[in-house]
Amino acid sequence: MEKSICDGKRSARARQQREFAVSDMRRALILDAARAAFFELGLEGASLREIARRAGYTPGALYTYFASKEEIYGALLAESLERLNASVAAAVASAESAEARLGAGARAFFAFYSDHPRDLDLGFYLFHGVRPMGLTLDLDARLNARLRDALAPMQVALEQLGMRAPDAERESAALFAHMVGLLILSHTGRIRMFGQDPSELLERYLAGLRARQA
Amino acid sequence: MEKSICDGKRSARARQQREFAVSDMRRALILDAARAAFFELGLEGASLREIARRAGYTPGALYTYFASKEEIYGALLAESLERLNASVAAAVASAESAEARLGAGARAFFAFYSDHPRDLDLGFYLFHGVRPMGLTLDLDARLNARLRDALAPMQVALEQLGMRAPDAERESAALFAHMVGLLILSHTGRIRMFGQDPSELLERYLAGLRARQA
Amino acid sequence: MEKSICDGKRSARARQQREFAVSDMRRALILDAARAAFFELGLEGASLREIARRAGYTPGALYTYFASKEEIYGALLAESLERLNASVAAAVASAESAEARLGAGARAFFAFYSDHPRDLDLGFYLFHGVRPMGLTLDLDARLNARLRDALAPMQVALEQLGMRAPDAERESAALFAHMVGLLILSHTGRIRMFGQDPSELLERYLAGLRARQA
Amino acid sequence: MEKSICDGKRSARARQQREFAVSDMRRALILDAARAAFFELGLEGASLREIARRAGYTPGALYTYFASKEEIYGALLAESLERLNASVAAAVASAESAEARLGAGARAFFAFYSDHPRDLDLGFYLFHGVRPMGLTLDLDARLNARLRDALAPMQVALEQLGMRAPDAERESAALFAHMVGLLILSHTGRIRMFGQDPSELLERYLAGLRARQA
DNA sequence: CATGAATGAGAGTTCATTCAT
DNA sequence: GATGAATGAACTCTCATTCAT
Repeated sequence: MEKSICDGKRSARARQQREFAVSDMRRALILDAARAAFFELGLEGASLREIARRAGYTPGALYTYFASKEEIYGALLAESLERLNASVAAAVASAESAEARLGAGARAFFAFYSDHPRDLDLGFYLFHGVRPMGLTLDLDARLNARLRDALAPMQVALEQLGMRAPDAERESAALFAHMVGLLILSHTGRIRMFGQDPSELLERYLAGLRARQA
Repeated sequence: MEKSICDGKRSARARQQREFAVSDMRRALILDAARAAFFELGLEGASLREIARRAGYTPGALYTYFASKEEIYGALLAESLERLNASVAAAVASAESAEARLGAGARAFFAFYSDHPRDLDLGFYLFHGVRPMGLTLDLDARLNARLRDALAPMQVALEQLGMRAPDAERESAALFAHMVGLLILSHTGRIRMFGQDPSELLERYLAGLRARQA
Repeated sequence: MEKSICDGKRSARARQQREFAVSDMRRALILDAARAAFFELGLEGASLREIARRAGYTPGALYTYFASKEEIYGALLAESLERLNASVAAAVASAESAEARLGAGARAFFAFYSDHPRDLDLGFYLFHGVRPMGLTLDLDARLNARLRDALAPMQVALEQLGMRAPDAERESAALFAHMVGLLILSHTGRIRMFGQDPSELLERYLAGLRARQA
Repeated sequence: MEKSICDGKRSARARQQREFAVSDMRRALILDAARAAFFELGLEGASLREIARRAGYTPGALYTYFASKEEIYGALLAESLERLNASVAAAVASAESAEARLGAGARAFFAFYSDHPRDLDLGFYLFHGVRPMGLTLDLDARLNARLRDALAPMQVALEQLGMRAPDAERESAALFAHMVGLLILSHTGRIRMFGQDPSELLERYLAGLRARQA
């Protein structure tokens, strides 16, 4: 009897794990559908119905996996930030000097959003407004942390180049702002009205940063 | 007799002018309502119904003054850009050197959007996407031109400081981008995570620009 | 004094006549606009606004000349029936025998609606339903009378061909029905599904009518 | 065990069938409401809101069952054509000679629309214009086919009476047109102005057809 | 005579979400 | 876990008509 109970427990735990895995997979499938919908149709076109349709579910079924549409977008943004981090980390890893890491990291960050403007939209959709809309404070904090993580390599590189910590933090914030400004202007087509190339402007900013640093 | 005819003409003209004025005032009232709705409720909450309600009209009545909801937003943005231009122009006018004008203009631009973040939202709403949504090409071109106008004083100041025209254009575009980046990060609360003060970052950027210039 | 009063009266009457004429002209102008709108856009597209726009008026102004939109359509139909009568009468007039008049009249009637299907729509729009919608009984009666007038030549021809009055009336009603059926089926594209040519079917009906008559 | 699994399957299937049946019933209920609204208020009055109201639904709920208002009308017409076919088929089935079948079919067709003039309206609403409005081409083709089906018995009867196929097709098209003309004139009250009885005119047309055939 | 403004009703449609089954 | 049904509120926009001026 004991054995069978024990077996029962073990198999119950296994089943539970299996179910978690299955659940996670389905969550991932839904997120894939959401991302595809969002990338193709933008924020307005990617309705819950459309996401459900693409995921092969009825709208109601999604509520088993996500509490709301906003939560789906939150998960999407989380995953987008993971990709961003991976991209920046990879770029930094293959650079050999601190100076190279600064440039490589910044360029990777910039390219990530420049190549996938929808990820930019996604970030702004959820980060919009003074108080984050539809995100739990907890999730918001985690997303913020991941965003900082993506920028950390540049801050570290600046310190390695001899900058003091507060200065490095300030400069990396300024670099962040500059990149975001360029991306936004590029994405909304406003930079063309100055006849400028966003990438070149980034290079110039980096050059100025190096000069200031020396 | 001649006099009375003349009076008739004059009064007809006067009436017409009065009617134009009244009509313009009512347009302005609707825009006020739209702006208020938009400022309080954001873009999603500022429905035509809500705007009409605040303006004391039935929804259909707005179509006497505006052809569509987008046109209302277009008018709102146009007027926002006028205020921006006025603000920048006033700041520049009271500065005495080219260097002072550069700083004053940039600070005025920055402060305008920093103090009225909804004007920032408004701009991005309508400028969003590669092709402007729902705006006639003509209006879009005019709005773009007014945005350039607001930035022109800084470009001129840079030239007066000895920069060649293409360089001045590039630098003013970079300044624009930097300001936009700072504003966005500030508006979405992302800059606080670096413990930075946006205004100070702007000052530092301007200082760097002056240094580069010298 | 007497003279001047008399003059006054005369000129008043003249003025009144002039005003009637002017008013009629403007009515006609509005009807032209209405007809054009209706022919181009169909019944659904020809809104009062659209008609007013084409006539160079504001919507409210039309109510000086017509009590309602329906009345405009009523006037349009009246005028359409005049053209129909003229067309049939002309065809009949240039035929020399009773038999020729029967055929010519029928063909003219048929061609009128076949060539201008919107006139057909117009008729059905207003004649629709058991009780005529939006037409005063008086106007309805007058329109009915004009429709009968358009068919009268065929009835007369049948009598001239030796048919007794009640028979001629019956046959002309049947001819009327047959033509209307062919026109409707032709206009709605339903006759093509039988691979038939409406005109040929009319000719066959007329041939049968002549045979029956002989 | 096997049995219980089997039962599970069976009950699942049974549930699905039940749900299909329930869904179909509700669709039918909505169609009933639509038909009633349409019959009472005509095409203009039978708005989606009104249909929903009568069916006891909110407007949005109807979109669970129909993709658009036009689809509702399409379904209404489809069902109307089924009733027409049934009516004609029943009449033809109980006739013993080809001649009887011709008359019975035509009379049933005529009576169907004569007794239910709204079915006539319905047909014209959706068949209106050269290209059917809002109907998928596929549905339009199917509706057309069903209309032809309803007329086929008469065409067959004509062939059985010795007419060659092309002649039978032409004559049945002409008969169709004649009936439609009579129905329209009867429905719009225009035939009364000739003091004729539509049914009697149909009988005469059929008599002529028989005579021509012999 | 004509305007410009406004009404008020209503159009079809979409949405995120809920919930019994 | 998933469905299908349904909610209820909202959406932008159009309409014929009225009326003070």
